[in-house]
Amino acid sequence: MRPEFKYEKEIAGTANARNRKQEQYRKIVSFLYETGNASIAEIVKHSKISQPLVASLVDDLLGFGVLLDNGIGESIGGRRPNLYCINPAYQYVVGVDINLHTLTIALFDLSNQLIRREEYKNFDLENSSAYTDKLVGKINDVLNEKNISTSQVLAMGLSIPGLIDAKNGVSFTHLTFAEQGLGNYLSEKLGFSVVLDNDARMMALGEKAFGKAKGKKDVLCLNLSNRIGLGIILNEQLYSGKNGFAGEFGHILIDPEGEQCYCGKIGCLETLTSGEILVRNVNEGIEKGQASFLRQAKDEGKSIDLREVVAAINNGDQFAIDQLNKMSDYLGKGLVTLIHLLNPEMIIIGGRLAQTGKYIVDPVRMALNKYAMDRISSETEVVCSDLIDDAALMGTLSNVMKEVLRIS
Amino acid sequence: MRPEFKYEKEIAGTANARNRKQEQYRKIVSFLYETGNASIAEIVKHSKISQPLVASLVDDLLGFGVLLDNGIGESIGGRRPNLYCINPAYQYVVGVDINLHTLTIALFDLSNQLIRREEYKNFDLENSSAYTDKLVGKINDVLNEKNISTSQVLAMGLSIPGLIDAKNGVSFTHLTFAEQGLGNYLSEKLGFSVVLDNDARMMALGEKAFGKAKGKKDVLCLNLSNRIGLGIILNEQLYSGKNGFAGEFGHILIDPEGEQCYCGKIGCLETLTSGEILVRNVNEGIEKGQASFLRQAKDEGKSIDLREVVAAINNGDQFAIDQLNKMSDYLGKGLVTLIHLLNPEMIIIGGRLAQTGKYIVDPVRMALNKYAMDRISSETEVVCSDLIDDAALMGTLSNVMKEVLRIS
DNA sequence: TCATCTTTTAAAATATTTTTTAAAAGTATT
DNA sequence: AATACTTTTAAAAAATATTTTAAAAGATGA
Repeated sequence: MRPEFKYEKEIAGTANARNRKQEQYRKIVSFLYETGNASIAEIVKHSKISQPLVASLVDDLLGFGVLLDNGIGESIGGRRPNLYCINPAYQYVVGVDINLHTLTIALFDLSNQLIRREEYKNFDLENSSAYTDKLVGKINDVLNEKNISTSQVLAMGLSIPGLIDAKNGVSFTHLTFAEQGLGNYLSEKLGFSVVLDNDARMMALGEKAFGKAKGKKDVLCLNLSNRIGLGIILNEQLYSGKNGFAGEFGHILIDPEGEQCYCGKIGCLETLTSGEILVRNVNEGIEKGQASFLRQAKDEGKSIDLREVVAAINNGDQFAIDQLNKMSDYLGKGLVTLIHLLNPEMIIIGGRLAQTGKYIVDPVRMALNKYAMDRISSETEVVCSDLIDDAALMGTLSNVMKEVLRIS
Repeated sequence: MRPEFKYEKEIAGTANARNRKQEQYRKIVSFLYETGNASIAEIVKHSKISQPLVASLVDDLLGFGVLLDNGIGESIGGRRPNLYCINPAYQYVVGVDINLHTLTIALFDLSNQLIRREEYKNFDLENSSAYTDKLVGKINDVLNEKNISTSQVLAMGLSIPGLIDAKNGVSFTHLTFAEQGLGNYLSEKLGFSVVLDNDARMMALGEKAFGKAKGKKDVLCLNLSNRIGLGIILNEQLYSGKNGFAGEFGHILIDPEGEQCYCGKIGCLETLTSGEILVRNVNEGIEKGQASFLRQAKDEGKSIDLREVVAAINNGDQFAIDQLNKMSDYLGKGLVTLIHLLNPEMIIIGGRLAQTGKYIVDPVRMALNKYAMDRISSETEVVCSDLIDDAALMGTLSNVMKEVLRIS
């Protein structure tokens, strides 16, 4: 059950004519979604539909309640134009971000406003209908609370870790129990379409639509938390590879003489760079007597996790910063390979480690200076995400809009 | 001067209507180019233009001489359909492949038939108008010989090594003297449009349109000759990166403890794998007394180059094969990185070393088994190109058709 | 072998879209 | 404040495409 943009009930005429009209409606709505606000004349220019026809289509959409009159704009030398915008409350989009231990549900209106955001910690992911039942319950709670019926939901976007066949809405790693595929399964339970994809890719989409990748053509989005994920945007599009396996950046070869990775191979990037490795190295150092802010917690028998290490770094803990620097050098080596192969405009660092800001960006940049061909690497910006924890969630919204409105 | 698909003289009406008609003509011609042969009914199905209109447009195109009646097709249960095809001799495409020491000029008709192919050895590339004057002369010779006027040339495609801004037709590495950009410069001299791009990318386009990448979505095309080039097809499209630098596969890091590369960095793939390295290693071995078919030539004071090494390998020379095996292992390591990042459907080995066939494919596959995650690498086929020396040339044809007919 | 069913093409009727023309509502300038 | 100039919108006229209907040509099966 893929989402569609349709007003079938309202339109008469033959099949072909209806389709054409639908396409014209979609063009107009999608343009208004992107610009927020436009006059008839601007729509004409963009849509290449004639002015009288645009006027009549906009009229229809006003009648349906899809569009709103948005006052009168500034003139540039003549009659002041009437402006139109999408009715933000005409429909809503549900965004769901499933993580191993945390569930986040968001509700967006058609002006991309976050109406509601609910985060459920210790909502442990398990492969059972019990889990999806709870999930569906939580989603319905959010909708009920805002008094939104299923027919008012344009579609739901879902971000989930692991292997995904996005086209058919099938998850191979988690929630695999549903025979018809996770997307269809949830869709049936919920009563509206569900669009899903892998978390790293959703983060990339989020950055492309609402973050620092906006307007960029070729961007790589790193998800640096306990492990390493990579979402790839090439030629303005999300790239997934033949089977949706693209982006296994954590398992490219960095050190042929290195340790064995959990994947079985020797010297993968993830044996040298990841939140887990950082935490391990910090713990080992402290056990060996290294001075650090984290010593006290350790002495109290608390286990130190990534959250604490990041906090220590941001508090200027020299030892933790040293460990991050070491790690970032390897990360830089890995990124050099990406840059040489893909010549991206920008690399965005996201995930928990992005919260260290300059503490990770600066050593990565240093590593690029050292290991990359300058001609190529000087074309690539390296920045931290500013979407904090919401990149994937925003990505689900963008994914829904892409499907429904076929935004570029 | 970008190529356009136009029959302006023949069409009346207002600007907008003319444009629409042009677009409809283009749709039909492009469909016939791809299928070779189709009935009105098939065009209707594909173009989503109504049957009476398609009939009238095809009529126009027959009148212009663009299309030909191609007899009557097989019925599938009713009246036998009239078939139409592009008039192969309506226009021609010139394809030019510039290499450092060799120039190849080809002439194609609109059915992709190679009408003429001229190869000029020792046609050394130099950055001067003298070179382009000679080039233009050779092209005109070929056209004159076949009695083809400039107006009968749809456009010319050009493949050239080095850095290229394909969009604006500017070459940054070779033939940089022309102020208006190489494409425009040649265009003015020749009297028809010129479309140009980098040689590795043209090889990839050639494979996509006419070689083993046909119908595939994500394919990597290696150009293995003296150096290493990589042409990348992702989501069915050629990928160039932000500045057209994408595909610097030869300079990804393989061995942090390795030799210094000519690019300045340590341990690049090209310090371990390339035609040059293979030739060097073979020569060194023979100097040290290694038995080989190549010993005789060496003793006679002839310098052994890549062509000879490839021949020796194909004759079963054990030493040369050993050296190739060693090299292929490194190449495999590099390809693992590509596979993990991009999850391609297929990797095509082209260039001079592709002529060793199984001698290179088998050890590369072995290396993939060893170094790559099976789940991902088992999805990727590794094959040798079967376009021999013409991949880039065929790519220029495809590039022209892409520009003019906007083939998928 | 004839009647029925398909598919393809053509022509007439209908519907839609665009172009043209003009009016309305502003701005800028003298 | 009046005039000239723009831009935006609306309505009528013209052009264009689509649907419907029908005819032509061949396939299939009793």
